[in-house]
Amino acid sequence: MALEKRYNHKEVEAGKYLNWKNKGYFTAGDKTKEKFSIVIPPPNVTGKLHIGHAIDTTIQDITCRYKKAKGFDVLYLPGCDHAGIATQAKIDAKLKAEGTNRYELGREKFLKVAFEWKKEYSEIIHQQWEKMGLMLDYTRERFTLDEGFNHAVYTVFKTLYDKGLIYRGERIVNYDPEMKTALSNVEIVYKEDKGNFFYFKYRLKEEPEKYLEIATTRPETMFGDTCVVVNPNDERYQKYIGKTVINPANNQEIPIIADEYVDIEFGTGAMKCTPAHDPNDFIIGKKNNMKMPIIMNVDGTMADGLGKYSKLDRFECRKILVNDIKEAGNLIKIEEIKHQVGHSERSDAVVEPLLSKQWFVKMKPIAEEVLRHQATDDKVNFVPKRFEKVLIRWMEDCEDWCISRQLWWGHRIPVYYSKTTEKLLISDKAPEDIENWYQDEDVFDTWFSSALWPFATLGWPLKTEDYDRYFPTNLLVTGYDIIFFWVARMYFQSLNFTNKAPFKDVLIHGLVRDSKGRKMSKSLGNGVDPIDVIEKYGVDSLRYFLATAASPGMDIKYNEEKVAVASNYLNKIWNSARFILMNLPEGYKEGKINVKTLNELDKFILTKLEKTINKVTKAMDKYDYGIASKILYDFVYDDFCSFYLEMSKVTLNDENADKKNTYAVLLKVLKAVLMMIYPFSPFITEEIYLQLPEHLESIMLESYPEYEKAFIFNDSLEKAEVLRAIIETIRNYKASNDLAPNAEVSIILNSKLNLKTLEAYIRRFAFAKDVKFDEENVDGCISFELNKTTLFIKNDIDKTELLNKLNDQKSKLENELTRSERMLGNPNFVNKASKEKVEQEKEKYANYKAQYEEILKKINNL
RNA sequence: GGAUGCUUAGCUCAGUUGGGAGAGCAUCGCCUUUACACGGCGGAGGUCGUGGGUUCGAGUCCCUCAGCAUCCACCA
Repeated sequence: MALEKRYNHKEVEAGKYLNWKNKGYFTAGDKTKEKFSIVIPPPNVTGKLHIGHAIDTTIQDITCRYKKAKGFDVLYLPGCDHAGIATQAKIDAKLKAEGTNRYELGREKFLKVAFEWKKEYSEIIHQQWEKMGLMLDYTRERFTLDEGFNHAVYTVFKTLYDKGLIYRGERIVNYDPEMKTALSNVEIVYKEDKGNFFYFKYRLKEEPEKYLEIATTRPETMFGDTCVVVNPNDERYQKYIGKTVINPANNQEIPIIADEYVDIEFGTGAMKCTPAHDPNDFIIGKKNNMKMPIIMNVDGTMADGLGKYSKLDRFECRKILVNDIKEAGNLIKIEEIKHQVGHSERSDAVVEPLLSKQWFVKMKPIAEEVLRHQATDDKVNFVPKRFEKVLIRWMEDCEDWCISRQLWWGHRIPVYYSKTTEKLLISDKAPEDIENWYQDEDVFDTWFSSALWPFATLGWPLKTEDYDRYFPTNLLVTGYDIIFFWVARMYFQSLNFTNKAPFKDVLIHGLVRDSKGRKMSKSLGNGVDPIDVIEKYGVDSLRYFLATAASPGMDIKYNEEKVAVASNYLNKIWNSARFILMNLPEGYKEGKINVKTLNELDKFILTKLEKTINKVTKAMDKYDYGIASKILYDFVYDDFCSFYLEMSKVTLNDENADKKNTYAVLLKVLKAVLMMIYPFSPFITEEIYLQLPEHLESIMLESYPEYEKAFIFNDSLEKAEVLRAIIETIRNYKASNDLAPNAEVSIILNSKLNLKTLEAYIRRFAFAKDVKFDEENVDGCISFELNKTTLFIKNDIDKTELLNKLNDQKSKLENELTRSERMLGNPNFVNKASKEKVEQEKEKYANYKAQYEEILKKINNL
């Protein structure tokens, strides 16, 4: 006896993954089969994986294992992302803790540290993939900074530049003063902060007693004011247009100009314009050809030339400046407000809009191409569908993408500037006369390289076998939170460079939240470590939970109870296998099912099994893993364990019975159940599979069960369902009459079906000492109407209780009859509903009517 | 301000084209039946957020309102 009473996840999981990996089961390449390819969303090498990765990779792995079992050549391609800003933030913090920083170290040494860091965390990530059981093809593993990838990034940059889709320009960008780098729009997180609205007097130069009231939330930028702007249609201010005011921050004279951009209704209707420090002001400044003084350094301190304010931190400067203006009598009031303030996603620093020279991707033509493609039949199919709108909306109004970052960890921008002329050179190698050039100091935005992931990992721009075979990929699985970060960018880069969408389907899943529905975060300390869950319940249970706890695209709340439920379910399967294996004779060899000699119950379970296979397969093909698992769950508990296994004991315990078919059926059903649960929970199923009398080297080589019409026996199904109803009715009768479950009863069965073949089952499970068929004398019996069958139970209960029961049934039937009469009496229903429906209803009615009359008779008899 | 989603049993959530409301947990009763007491058997519990509409028929389709959540844009 190999299986223990309770399945032990640690023993079951031990050693299996390495065995699979070493045997090469994860390696794609069988060209006789149709391919199915999927790339892992490369995790950042910043730390260990969290439960978000766990749900993402679980869904991917379920899909891959299912497809492999269905006969596909599956490629599940692994890899990591260098994650420029995220990783550099961590390394910077580490250096700081060691009392140094990247500038002290210098670029070369910093990169050495960074690569060591990458090595360390990539090892952790590998261990976690192993724990999760992912069938990743490690022979094809990639990293976004490996050599081939660098070449891909270079090729993309050069090509886009040559096409005029990349340009270098001075624009307002979102600047992170902590990381000292530019950011793209999507790397900003807006949070509601308390702030102040400061109202100042901008006095007229000619008439200092008069002033314009100007409000700002960022007074420190006033050093960069170049004018005051009012709407030309604003009657209050028309007379001031063209006059000069004094900037209360630095007493400079600045003009009042008119621009329709200003909203008359908003605030005081007059605004200061600081073109180098605000995106809207920048537009006005550019339109009016203004100077654009930069008054802040990239680290958030005030620029030189501002007297005592220079070198002050921006927030410190704000305080002092406001106080100084107040003392000069130019502060009107301070209003407390709540407003949304942009923070850097990585460093959490308040983002500063800053004029600077950066590289940009021109988004408009690119976005249009995506929108055009998405309107064709080749479009990317989003599951659930509604997430397509998220992509489209973003594509419709996206701004140019700032791709340069003032960081060191990443792909260095392959541009050399001439020291003497305006010329620039794009090359992935240093020019021979390097003394005349200097290289761009910046690196690319991480997403600039991750956008190439689905094709660069397969060898592009080289013409490789893998690229030809596995691109475009079939599926991308990811959370809705990174649709625009990543999905959109892969889409347009792929269209640009391969003329194809990078994937056929995109399966979007939700976020895993804590048990109260809050986002998991470090600051709340409410994160769930998947490794802890695996330790306690096993990875099979965790995977089952993650894949089935929600419908597609919906967030799930982490619920330990449900993980435990999954574990109990797996234990149920474990024990059903144990039961079957312990009943097989010594040295049993798998036999064939002889359809001619199958008994009714065998036919029943085979029929149910085939129907289940059919439904489960359909759901799996639609990535409806919640539905697929639910169908299987119901089959396993209700049909297989609670009913068929119990019934099979009749045959198994009968010394004279021919058990060949039952053995074969038990094994067939068990194997099919194992295969259907296997993609969700591969370890326990492998363990059981290898105990079967006949098996391949691993469940990973086994095929998914196919629907076989030859095993559909609807007659037996009907009879078995009646049998189930008989047993349930008798049990129910006993329970509601305070009879022990094993109290013996005598019954009579009058049926249009031939139930005699089921007598043994009835005797055993209803504890019926006396079973008679088709008896006319039913005196003293209570009757129950079942499908085509009347069940009579010899009643020993006193009459009043019996009468109550009969009256109960009578009123239920009366309700049914009125309902049915109303329907059938409704000409609309009779004429418009489908014929089948009407027929069904008529049949029901006749049935109810007959039952009703029976009951009336009995009540009268009493 | 714009968009999307959610509202179903005490709790957490399923419910695939409209054809008599489901699961798990919790709860109540019974059961030492040799696969499983992390089990088995049986029960109780819902006017499917509000108000309308379409339909013979609506948890399911359309409109209204309310509450909650998320995303986007946020304005000096």
